[in-house]
Amino acid sequence: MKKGDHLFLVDGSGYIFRAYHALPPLTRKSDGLPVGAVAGFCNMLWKLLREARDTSVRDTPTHFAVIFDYSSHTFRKEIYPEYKANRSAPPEDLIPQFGLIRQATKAFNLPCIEMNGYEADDLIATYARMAEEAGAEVTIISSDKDLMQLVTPNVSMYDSMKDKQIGIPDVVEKWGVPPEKMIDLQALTGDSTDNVPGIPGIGPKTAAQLLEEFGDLDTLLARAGDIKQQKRRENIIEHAEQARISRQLVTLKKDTPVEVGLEEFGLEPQDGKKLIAFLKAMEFNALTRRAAEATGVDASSIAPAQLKIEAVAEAHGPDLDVEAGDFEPVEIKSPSAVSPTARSGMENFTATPADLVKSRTDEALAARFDRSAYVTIRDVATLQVWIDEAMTSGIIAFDTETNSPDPMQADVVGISLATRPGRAAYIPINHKSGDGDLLGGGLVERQIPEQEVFARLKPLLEDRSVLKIAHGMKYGWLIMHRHGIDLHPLDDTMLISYVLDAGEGSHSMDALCDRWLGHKPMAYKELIGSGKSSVTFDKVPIERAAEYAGEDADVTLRLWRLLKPRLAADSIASVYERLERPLIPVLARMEERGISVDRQILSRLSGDFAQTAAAIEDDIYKLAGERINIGSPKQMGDILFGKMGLPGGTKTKTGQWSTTAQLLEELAAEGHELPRKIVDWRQLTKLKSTYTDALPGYIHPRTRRVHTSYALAATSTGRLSSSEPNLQNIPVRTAEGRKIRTAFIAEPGNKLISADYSQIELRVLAHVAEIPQLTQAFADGIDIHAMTASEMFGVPVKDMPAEVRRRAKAINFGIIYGISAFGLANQLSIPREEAGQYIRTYFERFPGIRDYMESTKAFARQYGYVETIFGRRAHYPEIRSSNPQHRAFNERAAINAPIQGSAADIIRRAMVRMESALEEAKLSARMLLQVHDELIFETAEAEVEATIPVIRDVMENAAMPAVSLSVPLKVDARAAHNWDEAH
DNA sequence: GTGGTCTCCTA
DNA sequence: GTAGGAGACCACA
Repeated sequence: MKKGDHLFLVDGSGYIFRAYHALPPLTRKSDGLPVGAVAGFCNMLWKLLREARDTSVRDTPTHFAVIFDYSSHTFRKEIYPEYKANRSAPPEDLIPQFGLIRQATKAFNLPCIEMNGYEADDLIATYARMAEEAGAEVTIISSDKDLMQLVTPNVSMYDSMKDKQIGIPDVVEKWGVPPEKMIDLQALTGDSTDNVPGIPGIGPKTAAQLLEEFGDLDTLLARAGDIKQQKRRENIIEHAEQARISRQLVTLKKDTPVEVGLEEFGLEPQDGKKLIAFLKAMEFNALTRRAAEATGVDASSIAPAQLKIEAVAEAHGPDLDVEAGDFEPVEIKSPSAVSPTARSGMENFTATPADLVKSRTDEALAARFDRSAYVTIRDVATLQVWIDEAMTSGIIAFDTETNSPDPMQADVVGISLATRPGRAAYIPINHKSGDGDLLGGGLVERQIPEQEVFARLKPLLEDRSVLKIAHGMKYGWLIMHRHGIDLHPLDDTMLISYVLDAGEGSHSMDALCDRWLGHKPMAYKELIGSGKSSVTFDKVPIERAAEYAGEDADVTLRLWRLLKPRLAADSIASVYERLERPLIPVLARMEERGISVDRQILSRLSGDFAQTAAAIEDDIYKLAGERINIGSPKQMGDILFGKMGLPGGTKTKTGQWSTTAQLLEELAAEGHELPRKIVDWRQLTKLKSTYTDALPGYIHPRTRRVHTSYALAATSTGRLSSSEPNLQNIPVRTAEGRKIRTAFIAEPGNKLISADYSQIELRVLAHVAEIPQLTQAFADGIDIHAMTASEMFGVPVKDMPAEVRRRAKAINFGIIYGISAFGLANQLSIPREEAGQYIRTYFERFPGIRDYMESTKAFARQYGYVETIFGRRAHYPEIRSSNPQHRAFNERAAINAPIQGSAADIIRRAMVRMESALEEAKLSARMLLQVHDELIFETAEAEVEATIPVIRDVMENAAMPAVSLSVPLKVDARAAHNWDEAH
């Protein structure tokens, strides 16, 4: 480097944080990867480099480098351990951008400089000095005041966001001192963001005034006694040493032993292919175009880069090795063979997981578990040490141990924590001595009182800068909420696993631990025993409980370290961020609210059902000629098809007579009396045992309401499931069954509102398969099954026979289910040949549907998964099975999953937005239940009219803005005192 | 007591 | 033909 050269030094790390907060959030269109800061960074580089070729602009670079922080562990920590100790974890949607910005730097063919143990600022200071000594000009691209001490006549700064040059006069104007006194000024004022102490009570104005008067810090400290203001004098004398340490901290190191010399920074020509490959991968279309124009490269001939998206040191602390992944541009041989979307580059994407994931997998498998190392916290002082540790690290995994799997009933027995792999603790709270009398024995000694534990934990668990991690967070959230704690922000390893691997097996902690960490954790059963001899967790000895619970927290933390980076690497972070994580508190509140169920109505119905069933029972014994067990399909089949010799009997796969309702109905239609009676008896006993007898047992003793439990990670498609009790299968089909719904009621003065999507799955099908007739029919609001019938059979929609419409309806459902001639024939009770003919006719009329089904199958075969319109994946690892039946089953499931799953995603989006929408409209409606395409609310009677339009609006627009559907969504909503009338 | 099978309730 | 949960029966331990 020589006189006349001009070195540009970009403060990359500073830029990331500033851009993140200053620029509007932006995500990659195809998958929601957050890229706002990356976009700002690329635009800035583009602008700086474009001007480099523009000779009319004076300040053009000849040399260029982008400088990054390497890790949070630097020599300043040795001087002052608290330095930057207050820094919180970066926001979740910033983390993947650290790595991306390094890759952007490489894509622009610029040196990417970082160095272990030093901050970016020290490298910048060193390079600026070297360049200035060589006679060159330097421009530092940053507006950070920490760098202003470097400004000289030859070194200036440039604020790229405000497009403002910062020279000596600008520093004086802003801070009241010249650049060379900035160090002393900062030593006096300190810096709260970096935890530099300074002197209390002295801000920039006072500091500038003092330096003006005394000249420099040393003189000031030496003559502090001369200061007139008493308080200020005392402060300066008392904190003089603190100011000296602060000066050491803010002084940038100009002699960093840099490994890369200035000669390496000479500006190289742009590598158009590499730059375009990166910009295309980011989906920065405007910039891609401009880059193509400027470099003369045909953008369509370059494949989007297959990026390794990594979180780096700023996000995870000093223990993680950092390397920004590099890539080589790939030219497309026949551009037409590649789909225009960014997903075209996926083939290798799934086959080469990010190095970070690889290294973390290796790390996880190599790690050992040592249960004896876990700490038992039995006093407040120790508890506070762990809380402080978590506050500092910004991350904590926890697990709650209770005496019941029902979070609405459970008492907390203990809480375990983990702050890093292998470092875990257990707080016993309510352990009881097991050998007590019938009352169960007293509280074990030396446990911190429950109230004290929660009071201490509350500030940590509610701190925005500390990420709380649990496996199955909804349970923990509910437990904490019952203790007045609003848990946030949070991560759930079960849901991360679910988003990554739905369809690839269990997401239980034990299974994931075995699969990913190669370790079988202590079994719960081993601890509490089984059957009669089992005990509740509060009877487990604290020593054993600590090992078990500590391990759970430890495992959770390790799984998080391993799985979380895969979200970005697999580019489905937005599914987790928008469809899973925000739903945790929403569902938890729904469960907590419960729904009112009228015990009297159910009890009366039980009596009615029992009476009718008993009468039928007598008839059956007479018809059968013996008192067999009607509830036993085995015995019933022997009577019907053996003893009585009825025709049409088929065997199940275990060789027993099949006695399904459908078969019995057919026999009944032929005039056989017994099958009819059996069907009626089964219906009544089913309603009685599953609903009217079982539901009252779920009424909570305190709330007097029924609280179901929703599973977020139970289905392969993205649907929720409901259990204990399952409120997603309350009868509706028959008049008898519907009576059960009248027992689900609103509180006095309130109404239930039921709002359900009309034909949402067929609408999704019309959208994804792009079927013009379907899209048009939905736009026009026509009866979709009648339209289908009309297209297929040539019958006019007006005065269509019910049977014709019924068949079309069955076919429409069949399509959604991945139709087969066998299944359709079964459904319609017609010959398989006839069903096959229907399907052929359907495909002739709607060829787009066959194309959709074929391409979905092909996609699933190639990648092993399919995707919803929001990017959720459902995996079908066995779709390549050599067993034709098995394979066909997987194909049908793969065809169904994008449709069912997209509908599930839509209602999830509606649910995530619903509470704030109601709140904004100042409405008090509470969301209680979800039944796949229906939401149930309870609200004050007076607000019903105002509430329905708000609910409808949120639901009908739930896909926007992520996806603009080609068909409108329609929601029907009604209010009534009970669920039957509201539906 | 546990687990598999059959049946039936929902979207 | 898709996705679930649950009760009853029954063979096995």
